[in-house]
Amino acid sequence: MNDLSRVDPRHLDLLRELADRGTVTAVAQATHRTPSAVSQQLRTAQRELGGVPLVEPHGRGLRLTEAGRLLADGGRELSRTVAQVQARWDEFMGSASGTVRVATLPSAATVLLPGVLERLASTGVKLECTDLDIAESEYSGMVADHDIVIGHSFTGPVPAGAEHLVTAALLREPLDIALRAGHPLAAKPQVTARDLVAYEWYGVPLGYPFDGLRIAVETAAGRPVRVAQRLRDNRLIEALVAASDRVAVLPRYSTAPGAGLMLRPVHGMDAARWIVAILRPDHAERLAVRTALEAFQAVGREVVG
Amino acid sequence: MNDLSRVDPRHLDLLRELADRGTVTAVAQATHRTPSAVSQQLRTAQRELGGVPLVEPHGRGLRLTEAGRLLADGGRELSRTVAQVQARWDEFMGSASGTVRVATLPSAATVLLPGVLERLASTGVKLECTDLDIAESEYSGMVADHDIVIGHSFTGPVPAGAEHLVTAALLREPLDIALRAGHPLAAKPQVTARDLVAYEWYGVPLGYPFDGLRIAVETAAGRPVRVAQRLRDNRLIEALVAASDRVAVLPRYSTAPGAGLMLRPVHGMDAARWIVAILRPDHAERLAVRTALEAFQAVGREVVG
DNA sequence: GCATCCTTGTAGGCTGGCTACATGAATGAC
DNA sequence: GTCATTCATGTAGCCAGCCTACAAGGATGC
Repeated sequence: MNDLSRVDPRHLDLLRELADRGTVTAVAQATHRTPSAVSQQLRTAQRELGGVPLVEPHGRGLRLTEAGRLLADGGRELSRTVAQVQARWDEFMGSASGTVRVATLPSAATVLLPGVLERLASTGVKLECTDLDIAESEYSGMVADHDIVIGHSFTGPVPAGAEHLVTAALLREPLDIALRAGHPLAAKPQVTARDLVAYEWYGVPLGYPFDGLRIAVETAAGRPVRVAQRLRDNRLIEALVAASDRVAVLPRYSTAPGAGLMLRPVHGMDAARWIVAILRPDHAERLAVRTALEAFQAVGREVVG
Repeated sequence: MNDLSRVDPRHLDLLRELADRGTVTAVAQATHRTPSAVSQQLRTAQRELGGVPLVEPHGRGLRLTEAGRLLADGGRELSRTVAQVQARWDEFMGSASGTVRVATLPSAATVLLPGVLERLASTGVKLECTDLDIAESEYSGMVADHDIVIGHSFTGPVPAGAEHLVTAALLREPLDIALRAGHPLAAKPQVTARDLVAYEWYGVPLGYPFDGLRIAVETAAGRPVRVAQRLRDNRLIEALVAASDRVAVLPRYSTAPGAGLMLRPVHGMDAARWIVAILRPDHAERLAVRTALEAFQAVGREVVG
């Protein structure tokens, strides 16, 4: 019985992939095969493991059984081990070379990427960057196809939904109030909630995390503010703020200084977002990835310091 | 460059096997293939890793280069990880079942095997035992084809030549002096070096570890003893000792009590051998193997206690 | 009820990895 | 020095495993 259920690295890897991506079709795409091929692999894996069901139908797709999850977890450890060996090999070959795939929030990239690219220019590490607006819940999806995902978290340095993932805080970025140069409030080094409710705001769509500071201001001042527009793009908001007396919430470091704009902290409020890097444990082992991550962290420290 | 040298679990496993067994032919035998097939695998591994030589000719055979050793070490970790997953799977399937291959020193088996077999009778674990006279230097060779190798060590609980191996001390077995019942020295609870040099000895061939006690006795007494015969088999020595006034060194627990024979410790000397189990790390992960090892350890404690 | 999205099954093709056999190099006995 | 032995390796050819292409069937949501 024991001899009939021999665990095979290939099958562990398949189940890990399935656990990460959720559907046979997604796995097939990621591994450059047809769904049929993946389905057949799954069937042989099940057969070789003594016929215990590893997946079960669920809706249109399928999900892992407990047995399947067990093996998928094993697959995670396995790929981590292989990646460690790969890292040592790369090191031995004297090369932190290779391409690191980065997916990043545009605003975080504004702050960090220039410095990171400069630091990596002298190494063999190449970055392949994609900028995406990533919701906090989508991080675990992105890490399947990118080595480093740069996102933000408003609850703390560890974002939600990162159970199996490696996370690294890069930067704690305070949220400030943006004012045009020459704005009546610009004379004060800090603004208060009471100051702010006197002006109209440019906000973000309801439910967007930046909105938390607006709500905090309303709570502190005891009355709501008037939101003129609800917009997403920070550069657009900057332009609008610079052209009126309206105010907006903007992150401190990602907002271009000058250009007729000033930032002021809100007195007594310590609102901030954490810029974090999220990685799959196996990807995190690669030497090139570690090098890139260290560059991001170093630049993050520079920005704060 | 990095993309051209991707580490593959299959190749790591091959190199680990080669590191363990030393020759392509031995690997081929162990994996039920022809040497040609193994040689080809080796070549493709080398090609896929960027053409760096992993092996180099050495005498009639070949040996690993530094690069090869690096990857072989990685292969060890890999097989350990896979074995851990396999163990969890077995556990999940509710079975500590399977066959455990044991190679053991006959004298150690005499003491331990009866109890171990009894303990394992109620489980699904089967033992497949081989008895071999194993020199301390051959342990690492034996573990390739056996899950548990029982050997002895005279230097301490960890035998020499077990760098990559898991070891477990089962039993510290004192070395005593065997006398026939009714022997002049049998009246004393302990014998001294001075007592012993008065009698002829049955010894072991020069260089055999038991000879250490004889040498210690000679040193303590200040003069050599006369060795009548140099023999290997303990049962034979027992029979000869029982039939004369000659004495011999025999291990305390593995020597059958009664039958006209008595054992006496040598005063002031604490000679002993360690009965140890030696395992390959990956084999040590298997649930059935762990169960069997625990049985050996428990019986060892019983014998001493 | 229809369009969509998913998985699964079948038939057939391709290729990677194997065997069989031959060759060549290093070693050690005589 | 010669010869037998013991390794590794190269070549040709075979076969199983894995993949694709295509079709079909179940679940979901408008």
